[in-house]
Amino acid sequence: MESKKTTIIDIAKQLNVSKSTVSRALSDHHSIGLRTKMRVQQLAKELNYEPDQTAIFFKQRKTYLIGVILPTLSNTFFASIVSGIEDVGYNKNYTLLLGQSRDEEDREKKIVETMKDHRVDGILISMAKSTYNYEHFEMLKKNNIPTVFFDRIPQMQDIHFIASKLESGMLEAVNLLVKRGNKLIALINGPEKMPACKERYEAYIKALKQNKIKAEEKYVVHTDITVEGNNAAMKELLDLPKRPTAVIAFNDYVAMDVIHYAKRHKVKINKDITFISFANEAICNYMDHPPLASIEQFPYQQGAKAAETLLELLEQGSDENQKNFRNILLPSQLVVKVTK
Amino acid sequence: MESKKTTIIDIAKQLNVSKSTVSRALSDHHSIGLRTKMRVQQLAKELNYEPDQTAIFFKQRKTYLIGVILPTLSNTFFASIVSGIEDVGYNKNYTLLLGQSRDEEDREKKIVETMKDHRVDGILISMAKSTYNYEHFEMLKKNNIPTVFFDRIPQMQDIHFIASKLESGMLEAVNLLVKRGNKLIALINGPEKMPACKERYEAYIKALKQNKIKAEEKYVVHTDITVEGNNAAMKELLDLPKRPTAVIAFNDYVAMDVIHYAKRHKVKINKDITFISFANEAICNYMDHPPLASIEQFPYQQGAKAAETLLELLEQGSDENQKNFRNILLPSQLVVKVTK
DNA sequence: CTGTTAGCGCCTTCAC
DNA sequence: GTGAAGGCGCTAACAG
Repeated sequence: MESKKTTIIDIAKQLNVSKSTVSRALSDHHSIGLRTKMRVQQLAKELNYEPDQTAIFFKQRKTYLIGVILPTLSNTFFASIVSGIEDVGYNKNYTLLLGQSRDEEDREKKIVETMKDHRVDGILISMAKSTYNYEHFEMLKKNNIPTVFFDRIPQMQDIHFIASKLESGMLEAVNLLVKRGNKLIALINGPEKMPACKERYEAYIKALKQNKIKAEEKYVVHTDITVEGNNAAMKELLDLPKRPTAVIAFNDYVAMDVIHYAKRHKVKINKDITFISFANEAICNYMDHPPLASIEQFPYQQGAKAAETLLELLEQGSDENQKNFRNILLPSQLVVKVTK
Repeated sequence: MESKKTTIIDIAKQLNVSKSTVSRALSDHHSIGLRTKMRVQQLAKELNYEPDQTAIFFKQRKTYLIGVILPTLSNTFFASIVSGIEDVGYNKNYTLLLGQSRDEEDREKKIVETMKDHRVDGILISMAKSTYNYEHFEMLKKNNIPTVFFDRIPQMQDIHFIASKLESGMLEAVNLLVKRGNKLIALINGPEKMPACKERYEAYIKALKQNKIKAEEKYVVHTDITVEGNNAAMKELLDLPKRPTAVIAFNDYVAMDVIHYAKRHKVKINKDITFISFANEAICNYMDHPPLASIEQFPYQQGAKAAETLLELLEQGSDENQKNFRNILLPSQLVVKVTK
């Protein structure tokens, strides 16, 4: 049983050459004699030599680590994003350092700290829904750590981000609903402070306007994206003197909860009330009463794009990171799930 | 804009002390004068000093990185496991290096390689379903990298592992089915080479025997856990001259597919055929026709236990890793989902 | 109490 | 073509 790992020094000694020679031979440096090169490489194999990456990382000031911070993996939307990121990184030898904020600001901050300590080459973040203070993001900027935000973007100036453009999907959704005869279209939105919430709201208003429907505030309700919150939001709508005939939900999880709730309250899904939501999660396909349609946000592509963007930042000089801020919006697309 | 990060040397120079003094002062070493300690710590703060962990890791031969390798995050079972691992690691300052094998042996191997290169302190693995060759696991042993397997365990001697003991859950399941009058109980099992598959099979046979039901081979079918495979398996059962009155599925995803399939073929769920499966995934709760019951495998706890076990290995001497192999089986438990 | 010295494993000028 | 020496940032054994 080998007690220690072999290093270039071991090889150098056994071959009576200098460690520099070994180093060069191992990396196929041109100015090394074929003979010595062979001898070194051969012995290296015999001794089961393996370069100590931590030493190399240390010296090159590069870790090949990408920090990924997101609220939770239990949401398959984020799981897909991770896959997109991983696949892009995989080909360029980057590995993912993962941290779930659990939607808690403190945790998010600690994770950011940890990632900085680990000297990750860059960071990809989707913000916790409870994060209002951005000092940890500012810190990343100050430390010149390339950072790309995705999906849940902070309202800051001068940042790189990728998100999906919900407006087009929302418009398609409303158009479809109107075409099917709906006039009272409600929106169950997320926490008011989330930018994604604001975006949905504005897209919703705009889409209504394009369809010449006047928006009424009481048809816009909010949930904190917990089961209770979702139920409460649906209750609010059902309690309205005039119930909406269609509901657009913040995402599929919310939709599943509110559909569940509505069914328990004798609502005929997609007949009495038609549902449409965001994310187009696969699990909806297993439901007997899925929403009529869902707005696909292409999480895998979003993750991939975020990773690509970060890698570009890494390739260019470190000073460039603070210029030419990438603000990328990927299109979203309505997917009709119930065809009959 | 600070061009370079400050190091202990910068501090040492400015204070006219040696870098060792700075190093000690920073880590609150007892043998440092209060005065100098204060001065150092103060200046460190002013200069925005932050220790370079990569240097420390490099020197201490410790990275505080735990490699986590699993088939896919899109299965929420694994996502929960990750959370369990993360939470345990979080308190002891370990961070997760994540890799998804996508159930591909080659990928799994490359990921193992990468993690070794990154000098992770230890590794947690759930095997890809296609992995038959264990040389990468042997390599980990040879390199003395503490490794704990979870859920999908290779059939190797002398390894540490955590899994859930399916036998008890399976027995509960069969008991329940028998109590409800079922005699023809089928099993839709996973890929035959998976140990977890063998375990289910044996538990199934045993449970039938305890209920004095004789097992018939044709009521045991297999799926490769793809949608097509699941459907094919269900078709096999439905095509039987005498259809089973109950089906135990490999896991909830399989159950959802086969229930979906059965419904399309006019089977009344949990009436004509009663379904029970494994994992107790939350999404089942959104189905109109979930399986009658599901066997909870406590993934979060499994992840946590795996992480705890690994951390114990890390704390003890590195030689000890190859002794006292931990083989831990956590209990499973039947959860009845349809109460009426 | 504090300074000196010697690495950790590797890469990289600069000489020969 | 090869060797010697220095250094990345930090810790720790050994002196004083």
